[in-house]
Amino acid sequence: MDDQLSRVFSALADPIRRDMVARLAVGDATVNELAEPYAVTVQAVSKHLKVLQDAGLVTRTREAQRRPVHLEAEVFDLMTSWIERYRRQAEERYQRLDAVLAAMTEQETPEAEGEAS
Amino acid sequence: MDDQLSRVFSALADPIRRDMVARLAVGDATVNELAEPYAVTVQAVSKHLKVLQDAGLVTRTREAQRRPVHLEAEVFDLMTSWIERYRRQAEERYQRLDAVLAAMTEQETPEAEGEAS
DNA sequence: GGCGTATTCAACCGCCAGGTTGACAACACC
DNA sequence: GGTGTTGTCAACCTGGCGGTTGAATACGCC
Repeated sequence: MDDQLSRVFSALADPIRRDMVARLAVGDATVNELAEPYAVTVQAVSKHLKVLQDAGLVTRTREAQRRPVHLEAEVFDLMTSWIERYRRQAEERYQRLDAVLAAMTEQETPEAEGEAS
Repeated sequence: MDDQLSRVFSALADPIRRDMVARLAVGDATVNELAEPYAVTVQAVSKHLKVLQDAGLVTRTREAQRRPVHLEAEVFDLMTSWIERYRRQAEERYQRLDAVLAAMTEQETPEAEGEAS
């Protein structure tokens, strides 16, 4: 668990943290505000925020003794680019496979089982 | 960790599993083929595949004694839709905030600190 | 300075995830 | 039928995660 992508995915694997992100998308909030709806202690929420912060999903700005949490949207691009790459790749492969299958049924070549490259 | 979204994020949090997905995007593979590049036992890879399968990311098709693993691209949409929702929401908020700030500097109204709705 | 509030740090606990080894099932091949 | 290959199941170990409680820090307020 060292690269950022792992940290981001791991951070969003927890429902509470995902819910926090959802609420932070509406507006910044403090730790106590974020902790209020959940049946956990403030310390636990503070730990969750540390995880989100290490993943680069949120930033904190010291403002008197309050430390409002702010959502950083750029990190999402890291995930979407990873996801899109392999999804597109897989979809292209399906199209290629469909083409191969179509060619097979067309000219009836039963020995063509493994496609090259 | 009961909903599918959590399972998908959790599954992709592991670098080995992410790498497996990347390789399966190129083409289907068997357990032994997938295990070969890593310094782990085949049993561990089998467990990884179970995680990916429970997340709905891959499917298995029995074919003689081989059980090729097949990548399912649709589940990616589950993530991207979640991500896009909150990213868009956050970005819209920034634009609103920018507008508010611009209005504030324009007419110098220092008491306008919390925006409504 | 003293008090209250907001937040984090430290130590601890239970549990699950990821790894191992060993045994077993299923199937092709000779 | 015996053997080799492919894959899973079961039991076990270890580390880290999410939770707790208790104390400490930092700051505004009076």
